[in-house]
Amino acid sequence: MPEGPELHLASLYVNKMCQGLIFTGAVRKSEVSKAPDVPFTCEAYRITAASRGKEVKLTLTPMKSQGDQPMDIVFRFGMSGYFRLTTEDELPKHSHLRFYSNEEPCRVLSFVDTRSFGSWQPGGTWQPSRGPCVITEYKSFRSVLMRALSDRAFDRPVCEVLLNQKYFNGIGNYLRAEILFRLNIPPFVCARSVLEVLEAEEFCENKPLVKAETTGRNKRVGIKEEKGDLLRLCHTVPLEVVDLGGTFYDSEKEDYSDFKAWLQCYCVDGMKSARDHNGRTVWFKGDPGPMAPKG
DNA sequence: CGTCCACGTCTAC
DNA sequence: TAGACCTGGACGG
Repeated sequence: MPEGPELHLASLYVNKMCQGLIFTGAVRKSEVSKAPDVPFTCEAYRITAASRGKEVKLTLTPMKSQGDQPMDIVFRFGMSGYFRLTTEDELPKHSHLRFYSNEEPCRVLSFVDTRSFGSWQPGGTWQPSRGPCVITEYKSFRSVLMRALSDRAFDRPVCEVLLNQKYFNGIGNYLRAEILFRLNIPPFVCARSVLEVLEAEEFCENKPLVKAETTGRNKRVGIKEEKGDLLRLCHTVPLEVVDLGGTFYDSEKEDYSDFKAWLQCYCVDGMKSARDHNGRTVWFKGDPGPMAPKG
């Protein structure tokens, strides 16, 4: 379930399902998992979650201070991770890390990961190499990026830079396609050329279009401004997915028709696709742009 | 049966 | 810039 929206929905799911639940005992790992053990045991503790880009942090909080320390665990979801609360006899296949409630019979919060590309770090903090979250830290996402445009990272095609988690924490393969499609930006144009014309500060919501039109010299005029620019869409497009409440990549919802209907470009009939320089399929419409790989 | 493809990182040559 | 890391679904013979 793994782009920013799914990770964010996962944190909402954990907070909703674990509200009022009391967990107990040890955190248990599946036999097959190669990820680290989680050295946490407590008579009674609560679980809360937060997301940042493509990471989720669980916080385990002991209910009485009897020497037990709280613990954070930071998860990345790889291609197939998700959280699920079930009874003990309905544990999902590939449940690799488990937290047990004190109910009788107990319920179990599982980190499920079919392909095992996901990971967790006990006592972990947000990965320092990842930038601010496009969903929950929009302002700092935007300012960090606008101040970094001399970085050689922006010499690359915009479709590839959108997957660089140092600057676009939370954007993944379907989001990059949907975002570029909305603005009609060819995927293989140089990222810097798209970004350097943008404004450092957010303006769309406050400034009326009329003003931009009357001043004439303003390059922020026109239809683009109604929708927002590339950076704003890196925030609003993922938020649309959060509002849908689920995707193919989200275990909670079994009806994906809303998400299917929401996709305008990614895996859509009639759209083009190509391999980027990292071997990932990029979906787009029209001109691929000048930096497209040959062949 | 087989081959290809998938929402993402990682590290090694 | 490859591969490695994994499972499983779709589709072809």
